[in-house]
Amino acid sequence: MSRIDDNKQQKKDRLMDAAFDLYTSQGIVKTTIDDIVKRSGIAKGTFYLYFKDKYDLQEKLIAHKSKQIFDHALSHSGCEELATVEERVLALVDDILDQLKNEKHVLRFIYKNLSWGVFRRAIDRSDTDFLALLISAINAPVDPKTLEIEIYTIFELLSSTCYSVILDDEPCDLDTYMPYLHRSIIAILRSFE
Amino acid sequence: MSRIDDNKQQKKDRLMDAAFDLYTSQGIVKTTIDDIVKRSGIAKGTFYLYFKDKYDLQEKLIAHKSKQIFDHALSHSGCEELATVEERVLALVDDILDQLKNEKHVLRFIYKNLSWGVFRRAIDRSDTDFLALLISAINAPVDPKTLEIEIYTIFELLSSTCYSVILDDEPCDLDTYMPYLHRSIIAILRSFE
Amino acid sequence: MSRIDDNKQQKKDRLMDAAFDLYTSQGIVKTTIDDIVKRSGIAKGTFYLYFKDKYDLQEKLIAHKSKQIFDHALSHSGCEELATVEERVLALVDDILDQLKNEKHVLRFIYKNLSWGVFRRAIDRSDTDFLALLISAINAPVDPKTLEIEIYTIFELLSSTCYSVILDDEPCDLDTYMPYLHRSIIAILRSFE
Amino acid sequence: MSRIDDNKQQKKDRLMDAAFDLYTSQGIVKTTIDDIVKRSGIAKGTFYLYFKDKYDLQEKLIAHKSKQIFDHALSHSGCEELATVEERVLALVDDILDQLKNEKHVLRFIYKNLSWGVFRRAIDRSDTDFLALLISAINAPVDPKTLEIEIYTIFELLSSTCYSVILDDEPCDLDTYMPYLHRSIIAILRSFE
DNA sequence: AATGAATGAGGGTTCATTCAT
DNA sequence: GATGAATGAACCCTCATTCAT
Repeated sequence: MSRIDDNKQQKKDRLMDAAFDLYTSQGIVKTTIDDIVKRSGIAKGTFYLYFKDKYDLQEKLIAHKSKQIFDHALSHSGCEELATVEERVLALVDDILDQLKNEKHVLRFIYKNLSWGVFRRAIDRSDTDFLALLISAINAPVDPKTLEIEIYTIFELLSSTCYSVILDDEPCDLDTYMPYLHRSIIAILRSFE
Repeated sequence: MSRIDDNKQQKKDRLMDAAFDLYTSQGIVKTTIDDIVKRSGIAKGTFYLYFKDKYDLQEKLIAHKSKQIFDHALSHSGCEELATVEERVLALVDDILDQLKNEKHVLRFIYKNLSWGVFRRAIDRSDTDFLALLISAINAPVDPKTLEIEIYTIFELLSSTCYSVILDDEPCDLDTYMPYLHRSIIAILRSFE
Repeated sequence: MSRIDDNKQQKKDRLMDAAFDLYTSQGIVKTTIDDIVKRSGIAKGTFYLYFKDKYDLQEKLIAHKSKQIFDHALSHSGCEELATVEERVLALVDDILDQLKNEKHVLRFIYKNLSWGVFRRAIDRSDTDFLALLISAINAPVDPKTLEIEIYTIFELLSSTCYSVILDDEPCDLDTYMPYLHRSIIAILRSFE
Repeated sequence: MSRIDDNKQQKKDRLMDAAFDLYTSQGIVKTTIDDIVKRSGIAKGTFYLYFKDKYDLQEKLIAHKSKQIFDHALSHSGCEELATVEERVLALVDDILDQLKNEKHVLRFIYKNLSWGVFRRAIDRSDTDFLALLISAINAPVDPKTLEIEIYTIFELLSSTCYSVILDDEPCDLDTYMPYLHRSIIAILRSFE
């Protein structure tokens, strides 16, 4: 039983890996299911055992990759040991920026497809509630609903501005932009107090 | 001559209008050139006299619609008569929000496809330099490059946050979000001083 | 042993029942083996233990359902107690019409697929020889070969005319058609004397 | 214009001819659209300009071929010069039998798919009303509705019985069956008087 | 005997593009 | 310039069949 289930999960993973490579290198529109199964070495019919179509796979990939990024930020930013809310938020932001800077294809893939709704849905279906983790990580003395709005505002600013900056150096490069971004985030944080 | 040129422009417009309706109602991926020519009542071969393919038409539509929005904001927000930078920026922001709130399909169409780069390119090719107009409309006492970064930050925050808020009421509805957005923008403005 | 055989027969029956429902509701062309095994709750591989393909199953179903109809007519029409050949034939005809009228899906399923050849083959393979039973039930004083032709003529007329009449009320409804059919059958019977 | 329309009709005809050959030689289920376009030397996409799918083409073919048969019978049976109703009907019947005997593939193709409803629909859409022609050709002194039922009965008997007889010599060959059929038809005709 | 995941050939359908009119 | 019938490569998806468990 476990052997069969392992095999199934492995097939799914191989399809997702192959699709991610193709989506990020040539775009989803130009990627065909044939491309995906050929690259993963899996039969075409098998694709349809696990995904409805290439957009279904895309949604699952977006949720998966987003989760990884927040997961990494929460566990590697060292935010837990920091004293102030501002320090903790900036630590998270910097970790995320660092990941995206080094994996531009992930940024390009996720950003245009990630909305708060998709993110919330991904969170809801996952075993760990990242929003709750984020809220507790930030640990600000405000009510949860306001905190969600605050987080929303900051992370939308972060993801939308870093897109052009990291990928196109527009309107300036990341190093130039960082101080402005930090100051803007701190300003937003203080405006919520 | 002018009569012929008019006729040509009219054909182009009809194709763009039809395409916009289809792109916003069923998405660009599911829209075919056949759909577009059928809806506009123009022969299929004619499409290729004006556009390379449906993505070419899309780019032109995005630039066109974005221009309209900024155009409207600059001329209808009354920002010119306002005294402070903050007032002028908020007037522009409110006018844009108002337009997007009332034309959700425009928001859905533009947002996912609009990056600062595309916007800059659209501006560069257009007869009026909106960035210059914006800069002069805001009329803040800082150097142009910093002002561009400031505008970039604010308008990315504006467009990215209003997407989920207007279209999905996530994480809250627009009326609830407005005060937070105003305060965040003012905070960013002040952080740039 | 009998327990195992029972189990096998039960599986076969469940497959046939499921197939009949699907064949009659959506047609055989659109019915897949997957549909059949899913509906019957039996594994796909098991299908091939009992049937070569869906057409093999179809043939077996046609023979089975046709047999049931003649079986019912012979045992429920009361033809055995009737005095004349004409009365006995009409009793059989009326019983068959009654069954088909109440089970239109059976009519639709059988008719298009039933030819005298298929019927003869079904009879030959079955344990009871319905043609012999029919002949003895009708009990007309003519030689067997002529009687078979007579039966053939009458039952082809019956089945082909009742198809449109029962399923589409074309060219008229069954109640209107019955007197004409009775008179035609009696006329044919007398023409064979 | 006429040149283009001619070309269109010719394409449609070539597709129908190729399909008829394939349907009658290997059956409709085993015939693919690819087979049809390959045999007719027409591009695959063109098929879909004229037919929805292979079953749509089949329906059109059945109507077409049925029309041809009745058309031939009406114009070649010489029924118009005959004195009695019985003679005229038998002349039509014999002409039809003669055609079907010599074109078994037409019989096999048409019979299982032809119902009175399909035939009526084909008639309704055609420019000539064959039913009216038949009725006037038979020219019996009864009211039209009854005459339609009479015609229906006789032609259903004809088509259903001749199927097994011509194609399989079941329950006997055509020469043997003819006298029985003639007598049955005359008997039915008289039963309607 | 029974299972059902995996296969991949094969069929249906679409649709961007061309080109004769 | 404008047309729209024709094209056929390309893609999606199905589903009968197999076979390791």
